[in-house]
Amino acid sequence: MATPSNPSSVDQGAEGRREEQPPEVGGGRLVMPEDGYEWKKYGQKFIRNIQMIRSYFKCRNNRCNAKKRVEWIPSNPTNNIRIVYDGQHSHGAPSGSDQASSSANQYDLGNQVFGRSNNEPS
DNA sequence: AATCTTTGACCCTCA
DNA sequence: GTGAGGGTCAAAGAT
Repeated sequence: MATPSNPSSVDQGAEGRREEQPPEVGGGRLVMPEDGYEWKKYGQKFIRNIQMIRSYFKCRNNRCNAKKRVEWIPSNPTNNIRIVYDGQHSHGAPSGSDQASSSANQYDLGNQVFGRSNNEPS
């Protein structure tokens, strides 16, 4: 458009932005709140503005332009996780779309912390 | 062998 | 016009 300054209305072009905050995550390990959909991580960056680590996830379906981003504090991830959904799903959840029982993709966010000096074999 | 994950670098936008 | 930050893509490695 005529590049309106648009200082007030900041619409990033993303629709249906949702903010979800899980009540609590289990124990010392950080896992991804399953939504019943499949996500693929395509990036991770530490945001200085908020001093939080931000992970970028995209819906596995090409038909689905839904995106999801997870933010957490490197010092206190278990108690400060923030999940933000961007876009909408254009296809139903994968078979067995039962968040309650679908423990499909559990991303170990704890594994992505910068402090990982080395992997530890079990 | 296929699939998924991770990291780095690059790009773009805004101030 | 420049700088900084944020966001995305690609490739490689690992399982």
